[in-house]
Amino acid sequence: MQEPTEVVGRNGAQARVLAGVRSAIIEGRHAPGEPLSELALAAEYDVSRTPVREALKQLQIEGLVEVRARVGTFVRSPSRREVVELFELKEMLEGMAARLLAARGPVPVLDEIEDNLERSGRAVAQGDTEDYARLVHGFHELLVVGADNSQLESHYRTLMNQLAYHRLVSASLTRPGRLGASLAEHRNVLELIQEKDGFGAEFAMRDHVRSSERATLAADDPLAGGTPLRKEV
Amino acid sequence: MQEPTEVVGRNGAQARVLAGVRSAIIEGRHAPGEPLSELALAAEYDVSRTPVREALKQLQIEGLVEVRARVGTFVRSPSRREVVELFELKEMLEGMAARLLAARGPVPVLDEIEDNLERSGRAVAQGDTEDYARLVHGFHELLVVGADNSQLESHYRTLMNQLAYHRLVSASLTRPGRLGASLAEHRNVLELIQEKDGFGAEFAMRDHVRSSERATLAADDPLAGGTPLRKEV
DNA sequence: CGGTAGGTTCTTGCATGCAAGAGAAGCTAC
DNA sequence: GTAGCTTCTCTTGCATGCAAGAACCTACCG
Repeated sequence: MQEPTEVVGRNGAQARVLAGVRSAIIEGRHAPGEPLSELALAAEYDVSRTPVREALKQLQIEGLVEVRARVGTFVRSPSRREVVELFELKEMLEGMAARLLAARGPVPVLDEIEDNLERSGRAVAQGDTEDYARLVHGFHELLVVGADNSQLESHYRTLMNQLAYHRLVSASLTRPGRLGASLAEHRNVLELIQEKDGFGAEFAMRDHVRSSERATLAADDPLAGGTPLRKEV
Repeated sequence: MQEPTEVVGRNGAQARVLAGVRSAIIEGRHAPGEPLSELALAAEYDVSRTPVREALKQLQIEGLVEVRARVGTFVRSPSRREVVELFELKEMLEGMAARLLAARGPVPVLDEIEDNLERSGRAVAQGDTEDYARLVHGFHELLVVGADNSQLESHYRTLMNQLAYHRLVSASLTRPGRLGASLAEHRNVLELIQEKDGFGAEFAMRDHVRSSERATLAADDPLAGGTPLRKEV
């Protein structure tokens, strides 16, 4: 997505490594449990161990890797329990976003959401699951950004990175009937926001997140009995 | 609070620096805006710059310090807007905690909360504001821990560190009548939890957080017209 | 053939040296 | 006296070297 020759302003090396490794983990190019040697990453990004260490430290705080002292650094995947906990948080944060957005009144982002839902309708009509998954991601993103609360946005992004959410969602959307139901829920949320019904929007959103969670966990469950999420596609 | 000679298991140096600097910032021993030289901290903790850098990096992610490349590292204090945003998040997270705790049914932590409220009652009767402030902190802590959601707990702690919350609360409790009202709200929340009324508990808690927030911001407002929170005591 | 002890190699944790840049202080010219 | 420029110092960013420890592999013994 980005030109590798792009010059990052201040701390170039560390930021470059951070972005690279993070996206590699989220997109599944590094499998859960896989060891990430500082030395190997340093060679890969053509920098010394120092910026690699700092990038890995940040990823550790974000919950994406686990550093065991004098043993190694490993790609971390949340346990089943953590996934449930993260979904519970996600429900609250997105509900909050819907409520805050409703309270803001008419703002341009509402038009973007409306446009998103129109395109989502076309994707559902054509049965284009992949395109719809992208649009779903966009819908939630617009909602959170539109809430205009940078702290919420920050915590939310950390959460979503841990969940590797888009991969989970893609799986859940393959379930028959889920597409249409999902779209109807989205439309309901937007309607309540436009009516400035903050609490209505919050709870509609929370219900939607719970439904989506159930579909996601159900889609994931039969395949893997134990802990492994983020299976290979 | 801790013996400085205590040996930390794995990465001793960094953990020691991290804990020391973080508590120093939260407790106000480092004023907002104050520069934190890596070299000076290294000398103070008798380590090299490396573990200091890693500790500061973590504090940067937590929002407690700001690192400007090739300029310096400074103690960060949230802007007024950020404080409002953080309170909005706090409201959701604590409401969530109350709901989750109610759903757990009778667990030992409920007895601890009951004990906390009894002692709070005595503190209010005696007008011991300082003791009550500690008990308030304990109440909220018990609630969040009792919710048994480690992700919630983690995000909540980050939040509270950024707010330097206990200092703000102490200020708000000096307002006449706030002590009694606060205690009554706490009792109401516990009652609803004991009745397993999850949503009732959630909203009682959210109301309580909003009241507390209003009292806090009101107590802080007249003193500082602009941005500075965390005034010296 | 199995188990144990030793060594070897890999890992991260920490210390240190160098370089680039920002900012302040002082000097010079007007 | 003041504005502008130069220089100097202090900061963090990055590279590298060393050390401690963990895990694995191997050889040896029962």
